[in-house]
Amino acid sequence: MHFNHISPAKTRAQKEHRANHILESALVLFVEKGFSATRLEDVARHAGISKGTLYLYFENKEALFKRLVEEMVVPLVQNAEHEVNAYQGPCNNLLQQLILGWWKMIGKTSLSGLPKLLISESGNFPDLAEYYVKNVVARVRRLLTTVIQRGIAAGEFIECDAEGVARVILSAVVFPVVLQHSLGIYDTAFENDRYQRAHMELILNGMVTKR
Amino acid sequence: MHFNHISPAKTRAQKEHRANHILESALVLFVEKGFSATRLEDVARHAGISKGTLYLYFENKEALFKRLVEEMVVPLVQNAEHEVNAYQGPCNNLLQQLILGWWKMIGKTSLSGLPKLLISESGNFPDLAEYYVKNVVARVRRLLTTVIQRGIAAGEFIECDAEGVARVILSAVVFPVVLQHSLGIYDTAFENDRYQRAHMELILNGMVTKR
Amino acid sequence: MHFNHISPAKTRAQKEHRANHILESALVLFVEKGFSATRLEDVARHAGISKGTLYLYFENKEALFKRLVEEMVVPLVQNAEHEVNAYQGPCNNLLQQLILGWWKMIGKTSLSGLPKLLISESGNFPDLAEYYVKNVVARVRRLLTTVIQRGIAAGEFIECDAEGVARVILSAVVFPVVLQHSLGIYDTAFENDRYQRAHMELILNGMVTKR
Amino acid sequence: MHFNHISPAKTRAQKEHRANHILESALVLFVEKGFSATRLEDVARHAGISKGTLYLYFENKEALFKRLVEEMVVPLVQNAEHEVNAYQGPCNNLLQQLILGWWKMIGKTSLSGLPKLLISESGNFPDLAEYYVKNVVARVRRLLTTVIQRGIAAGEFIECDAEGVARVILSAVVFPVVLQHSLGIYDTAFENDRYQRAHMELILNGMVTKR
DNA sequence: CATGAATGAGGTTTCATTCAT
DNA sequence: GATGAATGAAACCTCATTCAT
Repeated sequence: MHFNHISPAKTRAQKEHRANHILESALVLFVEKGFSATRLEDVARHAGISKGTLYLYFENKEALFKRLVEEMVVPLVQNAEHEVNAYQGPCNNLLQQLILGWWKMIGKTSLSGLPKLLISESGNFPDLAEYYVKNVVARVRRLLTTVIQRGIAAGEFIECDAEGVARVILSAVVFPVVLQHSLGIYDTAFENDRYQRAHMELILNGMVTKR
Repeated sequence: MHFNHISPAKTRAQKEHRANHILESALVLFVEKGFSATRLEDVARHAGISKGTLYLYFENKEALFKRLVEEMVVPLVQNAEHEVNAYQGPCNNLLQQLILGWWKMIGKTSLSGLPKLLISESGNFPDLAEYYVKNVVARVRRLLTTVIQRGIAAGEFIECDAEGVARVILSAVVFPVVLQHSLGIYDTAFENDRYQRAHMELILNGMVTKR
Repeated sequence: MHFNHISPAKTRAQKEHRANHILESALVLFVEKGFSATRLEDVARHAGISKGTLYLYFENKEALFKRLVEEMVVPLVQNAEHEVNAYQGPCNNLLQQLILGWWKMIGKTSLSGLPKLLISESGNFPDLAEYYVKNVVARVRRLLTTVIQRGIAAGEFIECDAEGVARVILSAVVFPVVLQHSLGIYDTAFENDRYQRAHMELILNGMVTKR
Repeated sequence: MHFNHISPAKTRAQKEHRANHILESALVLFVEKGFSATRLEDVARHAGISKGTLYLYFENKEALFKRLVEEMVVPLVQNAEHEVNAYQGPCNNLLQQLILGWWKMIGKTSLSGLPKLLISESGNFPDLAEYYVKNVVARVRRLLTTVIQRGIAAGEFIECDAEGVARVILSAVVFPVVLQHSLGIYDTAFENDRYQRAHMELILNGMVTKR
């Protein structure tokens, strides 16, 4: 009774933690089966709680999904932006660093399922899709475009359609992660490093033999 | 009712035609909302028939989905393979021709939704995903790899990881089509030709300035 | 096939009929157990249909309830109004006629449960309560007030607070019907005619001995 | 925690007091929403305690409801009975006194919701309804019948159906209180005193003009 | 053949009740 | 004693599938 103020603090942290745990479980299952085909009972079981407990943390199934997207990616985008702003040095290094960062922060973590999930569900959640495009997709693309423009200005890169190139590069970076959570499972394995190496070499030097 | 016995052939053809019509409707809606979230009633309404009639043409919802995938793409892959086998001339032309063909046969038709659909639903239809990977993805990739290897052998392309490069190129070709049917709707428009031009220039010449 | 135009007409009538049948069942159970405590499955069983069928006729439980109220009483009020307007003759006869009509049209039919139901549920359905007050309660009260005022003007009734008296009379008429569907079941029976006779004599002559 | 062993008496009284507080809250909400639609969490919040604490005072939701009815009215009935037995004087005064008492003890206190509540829930709680009819409704009616009979014997009231008249009077007294907690909220206001005056005048003198 | 009313299994959501703190 | 997080039974509601017309 005397130190009651401790309990709510502890509870608050626990509550936060529990909510994150549920979000992780939801992410895994939503990515695997899609939003509609995922039963809340499965999410609960996966999180080790009961069906009813879910509703102590999230208003309903849709709210659970929205929190998933809104709370898990934006911080990472901000990180990348800071990194680019602070960077001094050759742009191809920066480019490579960003791509590696993508794999480290997203591609190899549980977040890697999010792009696939958003692609799958955008038709049913237009608001969320718009939010994601605005706060993630567009920002990342702008970032990459900036880097390329900086490289052109520095004479490091040839004069090219910076945004077009940024889009091409992003496709080649994001798509494998999307496949990883979908058709990739049924395909022959292909080493990630090898893919990344081929990608970097291709975009830096092209494939045509120089005369 | 009176002259039904006269035209079994016509009936057969009509049946085929009707089935295709339903498949088209199903494709549109499955792509938009996903398999699970699409109600058969909506498919029926979209096809201009009644709910019950669907079952005269397809055993059940799942069968409808499977037929969709099995009947609509494989022929196109075969076409591409024939084209490559018959081709004589510089490989970068062939490459460009294949990419243009992709846009013409898939990217700009209703089939363009299929890759998005399969990515979304692979978790719930492993058999189908496997079938698609084996009969479409892997075959197209092999085809592209062959073209690149042919270019290398001809001294037209530099020595590179042919399969790796093929995968990178495919990502950059398929991903925009996937986006078109998902997040793309909520993004700023970007002209397709411009994207393709940036793509071709990038993979042919790279972006680094030649010393 | 030739007389297809019959089928939809027949269907329309059947549909109407079926909907009314469901409303009757819902009325019985809502009156007995209340809205919240009545399970739709019970309504369905009582109506001899399945749970799902309910939803072909009513959007949801609440809509079912609202239709119940909106479609089943207002016509009766209009009837009474016409009757009063058309009446020529002594007002105490008219009064008696109205009270008898109440018993015949409401008190002894399945509609008799509605007042009890609305009293019970008004807290949870304010809109509906307001609708009922406006379109039923207030109109009937106004009607009765008019009759009394007419009687006063004709020298038939003493000068009195017409609206107040109307409210008193209505209480004594409606309350027994409400009890009939609630506590009345557990009370000793009391003949309706006897109640009505006591009521008429009381309001006409009072209970005090004349000097 | 330290001196708990000293004041069991105080604790006993506090417990009693707390229980009554909970009962008051339950009464308010049960009347407003009905038993089924009232959540125990709301009762708890209204009483300023936690959900779990309720169960320290009442076995379950049903027990809470039953105690509500059993403990809050019977004493009032006994009071009225004593009053009638002790009374000496003209019966119309006694009648008026009883009706005024009804308004003072019930109609204007939180108990006024009980009749509405019992009417609403009698279908789901037959035992309770029976108890209430036996210990409240029937006793009050018998009391009123007695008064009327006494008035007739004294030559104060005309020869009439005493029980029938008692029932009519009770309807007109109880119904407004029931309305007050239901449809009344949505109706135009009508002054209570005015209603009571109209009521008394009507039952004493009737509405027909004396020749 | 074609229809769409009917079904009921299965999903989402609520809430009375329990119990560790 | 008091709490409120956790539970799971039971309610509402949806929709794939069937079948009489």
